[in-house]
Amino acid sequence: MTEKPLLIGRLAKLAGVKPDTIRFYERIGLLLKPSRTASGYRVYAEATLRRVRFIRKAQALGFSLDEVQRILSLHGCGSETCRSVLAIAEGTLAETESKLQELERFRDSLSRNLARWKRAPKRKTTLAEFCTLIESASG
Amino acid sequence: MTEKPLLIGRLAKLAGVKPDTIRFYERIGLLLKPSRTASGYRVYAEATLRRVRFIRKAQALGFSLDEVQRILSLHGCGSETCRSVLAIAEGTLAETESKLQELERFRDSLSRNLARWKRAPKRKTTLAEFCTLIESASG
DNA sequence: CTTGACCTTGGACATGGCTCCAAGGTGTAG
DNA sequence: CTACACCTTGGAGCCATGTCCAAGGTCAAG
Repeated sequence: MTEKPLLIGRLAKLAGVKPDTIRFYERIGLLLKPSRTASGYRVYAEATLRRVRFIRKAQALGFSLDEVQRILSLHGCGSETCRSVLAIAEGTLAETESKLQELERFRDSLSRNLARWKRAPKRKTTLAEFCTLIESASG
Repeated sequence: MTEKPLLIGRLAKLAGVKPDTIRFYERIGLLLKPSRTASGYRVYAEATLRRVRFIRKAQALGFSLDEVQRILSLHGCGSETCRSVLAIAEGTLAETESKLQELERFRDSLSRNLARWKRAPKRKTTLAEFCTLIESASG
């Protein structure tokens, strides 16, 4: 008895997106064209679910679909490709690090200011202090 | 002798954006309507430069213009507003923390895998391992 | 007074990333 | 056999975030 096939609707639901989104990803080449049933329904492998989830996660982390595509476009793996895997991974790592640092600085000044406001909830200067936060985060 | 006025072109250049972007921000209410010269040129205060820089920084950190607007929309500061400053700031902080954590997890698994690949540059399993990275980052 | 760099406006266009729609085929439960 | 939920396609529409354009006004330098 064969498993019941993973069709687009179930895939979408499992991945937390809409079927249209899956088709859209296929159109732009982010997902490979899946096999089809005799009647033309798309049938997906488990791996596709992981892939879609990864795409969404990467997006949430601030990567564009283009960047995700670069990261994921690693088919066939000669030593040439291995080098490029490493290059892409290293580039991604560097980007990630720098995003991380900025985000940390922002969080720190935000949380410092928040603590200060809570200790001394002055009515009058809050706006000015918020501006200070803004500036400090923008430094 | 009055300072020479900060017009849109100079503001834009100083902030690293185009004049059109400044006008766009004004249209959507992200910047207040500036004063004008007799002939209708927009004249900006220094503070606007800081504000634009903040907007860009916040965007780079992954906040949408809508979110930036919520953060910045704090005019008038009665105690009511103070509470909302705190609420917004706390919300922003929470969002930032969670972004930060995801990004950290991603960076960590990326860098672990990178190190592993470098130590043992096998030809055959790289793609599979990359998939593993993907999955681990997606967990 | 001319030239050239700047400014104004309203509106069109672009890109990324979906999201929806209409018209129709498929498949299964009752 | 009928209902109903699901699938197909191509194409249109939508939101965010700009970006460009044309026609015209302003202003300082030469």
